[in-house]
Amino acid sequence: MPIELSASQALTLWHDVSLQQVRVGQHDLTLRQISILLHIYLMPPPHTVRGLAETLGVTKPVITRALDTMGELQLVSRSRDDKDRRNVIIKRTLEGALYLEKLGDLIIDQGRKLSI
Amino acid sequence: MPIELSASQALTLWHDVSLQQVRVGQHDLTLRQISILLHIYLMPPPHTVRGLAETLGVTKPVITRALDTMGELQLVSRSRDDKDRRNVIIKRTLEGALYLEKLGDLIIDQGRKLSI
DNA sequence: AAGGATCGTTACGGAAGCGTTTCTTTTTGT
DNA sequence: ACAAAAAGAAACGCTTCCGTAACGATCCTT
Repeated sequence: MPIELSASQALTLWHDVSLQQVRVGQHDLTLRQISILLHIYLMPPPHTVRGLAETLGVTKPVITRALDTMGELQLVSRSRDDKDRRNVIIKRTLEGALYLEKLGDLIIDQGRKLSI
Repeated sequence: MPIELSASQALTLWHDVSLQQVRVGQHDLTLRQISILLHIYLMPPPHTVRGLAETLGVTKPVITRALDTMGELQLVSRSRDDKDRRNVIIKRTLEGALYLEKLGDLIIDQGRKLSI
């Protein structure tokens, strides 16, 4: 069943969640980094640098750098593809799953508070 | 009436909207800038630098810089408060309203596509 | 086996963001 | 009237991101 949002509700939801994200500011990811992270966790694997670059419409170094950053934060991990050792397979981590779980809860909570 | 979202729906919504934002990438605002913009347009005025800094939990120069950037993009405008000329009042613009209207439509569209 | 294509990374110069500190203008309190 | 306080901006050094271009490593084709 689809979610029916009014314009006001849509923007209020975005506002409230963004504000909370800024206020707690635990990791301070950019919009691109969040997109990458969500894509890795929501879309079926395997995920490669090239594939992510195409999906997001950005250059490959952008993906490499984002993975560097999020790798240090333990939100994702990388390993060579044994089938084709040119490829790098991006994998999920426990830390990343927990981070997104918290984000999901935040969105749900803010959505619950919405009234017309 | 509150919006009831499942965890999967919540993250999918965030994913889809973030992805579209990155892909079109017309303005490339940071999460903080988006928060400020939404706050200005959704919360009752007046809005000051100090007030925004407190709301977001950041320092005042962060707000000043964000307003510089978004001012150049015509998304907001600033003017001195005549009542207390130390204050700067942040105002909405047509361009900013259009930008957020598009964002609202995007969220609504993606929400509509969501299924359990 | 060799040349070319593909994949991810690194290097580079530049742009933009950050927090702290300093400064100017304006208001407030005595 | 004058010192202290407050608001916002500017200056500073630092970090991080950006896109382009160049680079090794690996695969594919012949």
